[in-house]
Amino acid sequence: MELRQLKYFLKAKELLNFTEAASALYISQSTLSQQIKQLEDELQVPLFNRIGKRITLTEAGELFSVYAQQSVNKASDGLQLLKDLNKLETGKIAIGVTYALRHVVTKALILFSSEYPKIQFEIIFGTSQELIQKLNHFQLDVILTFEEIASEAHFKYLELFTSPMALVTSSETSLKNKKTISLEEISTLPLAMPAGGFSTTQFISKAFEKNNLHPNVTIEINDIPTLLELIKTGKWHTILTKTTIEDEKDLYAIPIKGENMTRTAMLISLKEVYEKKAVKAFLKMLVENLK
Amino acid sequence: MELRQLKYFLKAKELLNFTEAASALYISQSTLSQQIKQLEDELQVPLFNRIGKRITLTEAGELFSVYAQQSVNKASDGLQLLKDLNKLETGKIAIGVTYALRHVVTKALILFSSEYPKIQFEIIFGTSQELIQKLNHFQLDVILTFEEIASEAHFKYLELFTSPMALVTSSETSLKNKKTISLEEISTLPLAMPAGGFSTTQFISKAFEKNNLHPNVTIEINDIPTLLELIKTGKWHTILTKTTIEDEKDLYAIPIKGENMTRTAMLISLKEVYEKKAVKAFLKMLVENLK
DNA sequence: TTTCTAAATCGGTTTTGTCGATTGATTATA
DNA sequence: TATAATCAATCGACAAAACCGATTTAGAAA
Repeated sequence: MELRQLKYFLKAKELLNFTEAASALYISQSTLSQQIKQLEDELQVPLFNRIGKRITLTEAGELFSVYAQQSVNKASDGLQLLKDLNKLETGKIAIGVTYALRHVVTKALILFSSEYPKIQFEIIFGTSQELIQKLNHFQLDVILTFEEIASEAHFKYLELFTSPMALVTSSETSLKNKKTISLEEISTLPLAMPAGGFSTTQFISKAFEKNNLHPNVTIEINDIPTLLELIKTGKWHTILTKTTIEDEKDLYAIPIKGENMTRTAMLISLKEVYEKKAVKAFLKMLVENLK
Repeated sequence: MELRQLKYFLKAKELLNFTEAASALYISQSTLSQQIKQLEDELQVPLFNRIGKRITLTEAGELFSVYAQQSVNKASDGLQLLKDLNKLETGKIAIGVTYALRHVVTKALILFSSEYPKIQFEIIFGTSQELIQKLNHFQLDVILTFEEIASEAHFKYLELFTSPMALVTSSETSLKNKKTISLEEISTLPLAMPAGGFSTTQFISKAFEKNNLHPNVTIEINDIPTLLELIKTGKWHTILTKTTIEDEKDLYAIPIKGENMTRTAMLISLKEVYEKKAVKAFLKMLVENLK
């Protein structure tokens, strides 16, 4: 049993397809087949069921995969530890962000990179669900998003700040004199909204439902920059957290009246995984930069 | 980085001597040197300091060894899990026992083996310290001993029963009419005692000290069966937990007066290590057999 | 100094991981 | 129903690497 074989096995488990797994591992399908077989021989139990040309995990494979993953993780944690030891001269930080919190990351990123220019970054934008899935697959070190309803036991949470939900309009708006606005008033306006996958959209549509209101949504779109372009024309309005347009000069945000009309930004990471020194330093800088 | 290399590294760390480590691993010293070097190259940091012809761990090696050990453990836990899955048809149980609790293990062993004849056993007798060291090196699954003063965080403890400290004499003794006996009376008798390494001896000599008594110890010996042979001659007495001579017909135990003159037998095992199904079954049978 | 010991290094052998091509068997398609 | 496409297993050949014994290097002991 070698780490190489465990990695092969885990990739095959993930994709449930030897050909694709082999390709993802940059080895031939023949090699993967042989190595899996060799592992099974050593363990004296099949890890995959071969049903025709399809494969599924056996019970043994399912149980074993937990330990295989942990073994692989511990080894890579050890490797990471040594890299960190090297005074942040190396290392990679993978962060997932919901678009609304874009400016929080970019500000910290610029600051951090000037102090530690050798640290690599991978910034992934996506919906909360997408990011959480990636976090669970060890593809991200940390994600920055709004609070989730279901808090999971294997996650660490750190609250950052709260931001009010707001009606977002063009700067040349007739609503400019308003300090706040009600959901009722909003339901009379033409709206362009982020698509259903975005947690903010889910959040706000529940609020409308509760108050028996039917908003006038004429556009749904899954790209926020494009959405903002549309809003700037003045023909539509949208609803976002205020923090989303922090750096947008041509847009104007009017907080929405009512309780629970705020969202909490938080950092989410995995418990019981070695936290990279570079990530720790970056998050520290990020948090301090908020003040 | 492969598990093979991690195992090599850990053995070298343990012995701090490449030649001996290689021999323990049944490989040549040349191979070990090369594999360690290769690992160091990959990690881009030396794991050992080469001070002359002596080696010591570097800080990096010290830190890395924790993860290396965990990685190796997780893999072998996974392997063990699969063996267990095989309905206790295979597997090995390694138990450490202090001699005093010999009969507890032997009784359970006989019972268990008739139900699961294919399970292998390794029974190691030793002092508490020796056994605990072996437990920490993953050479034992569980140990059966009396309570330790310092309870460690990475151990699981399960209390079994208490047994009084007792003066042990030959069955043909003039003391036979006594129901209990005081430390003072004992200090007048000729004693043969287990050697200083045994926790019972440490326990009882502290009790004598507290009461300003000086026992008349004429023999110290580090083998309990031999000690018992001597006691049977009637020329000496000794002090042991009553349970030690449970199966000895030629010996007689008189409980010692005073508070805290009992000891608690317990099972100790490692937390956060996969518990073998066979071990679990054996311990269950052992505990139920006490009732 | 000489002797001894332990790690590093060198060259050669064996093992094993890998590949491409092929086979056999199942699923999808015309 | 026949045909094409797909996927895992297998085979033989090759290259990589793990391994060994012998030798070198150098610190420690006598």
